[in-house]
Amino acid sequence: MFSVSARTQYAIRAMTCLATRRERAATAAEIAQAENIPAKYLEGILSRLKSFGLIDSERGKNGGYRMAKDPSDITMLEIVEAIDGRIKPVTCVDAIGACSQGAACHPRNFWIGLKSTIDAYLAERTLKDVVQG
Amino acid sequence: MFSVSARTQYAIRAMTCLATRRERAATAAEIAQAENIPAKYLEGILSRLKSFGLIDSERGKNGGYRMAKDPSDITMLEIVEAIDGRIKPVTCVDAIGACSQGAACHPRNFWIGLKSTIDAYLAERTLKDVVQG
DNA sequence: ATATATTCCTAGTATCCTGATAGGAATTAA
DNA sequence: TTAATTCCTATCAGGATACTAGGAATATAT
Repeated sequence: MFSVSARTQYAIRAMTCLATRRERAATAAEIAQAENIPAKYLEGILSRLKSFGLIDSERGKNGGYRMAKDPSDITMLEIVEAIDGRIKPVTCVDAIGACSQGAACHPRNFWIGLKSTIDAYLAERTLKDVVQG
Repeated sequence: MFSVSARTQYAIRAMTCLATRRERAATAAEIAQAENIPAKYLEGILSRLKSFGLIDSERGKNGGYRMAKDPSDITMLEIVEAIDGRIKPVTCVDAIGACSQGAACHPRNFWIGLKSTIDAYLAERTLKDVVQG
């Protein structure tokens, strides 16, 4: 229950890997080897992280990826949302009536509360916290 | 991300349905119709809830299901765990080294903290709270 | 007794999602 | 020009999920 996708776990590992290198760039292949991630699969994940402004990249020879911000300025919520989208236990968290039960959905506030709780936890920790264990 | 299975949502709806009837028994078919759940599918869910001691059942004519406890004595964690098992963001929450990273898994404490946060939220709310919205 | 209503049990199945691979195009540095 | 890299698109296998089917066991009512 509530298991985290491999994609997101890969993303976090990749970010921790980059965080320990600071300014030096790392190639996808290097990260893949260091963190035990399928290389080609990782490319797609890094591209996603880049489109959310969490990392930068340079193409061509001597290219690679590097952090776009300080690890203490990247929350875990940002990483998670970049990869798997917003936390959404049920479809009706965003709009009332957006589930089969319409406006008579009793558990809605319960789920909204859960979402807020999870969001808060993730937003309170930064990549720096996770790197340090 | 972190979406709740239809099974668990059905289970919660079924429980709220039974909670409003108190002692009167309801058949699976009645619950299914009232809560907009596929009848045959619901049977399996109710059987699961029963095996966890959350509801009682009687077979045969005039049989059906009823609450086994007061709704204020049933936490949402119990319902969720009955249907989809324990909250487990990653495999290594239970045992160190139980993931591909072995003992060098930096995010482990982060995930353990998340699990505790979710568990606490779910354990603090009862079925009664959810019925009341 | 018999018919009827119910839970309970076991299989099967279509569809979607996830994790992954393949092949190359675009770009950059040496 | 070559080599190394990111970037883009397509494809695919396996498993999970949400369901369906069919009936066996059980209890009540008539």
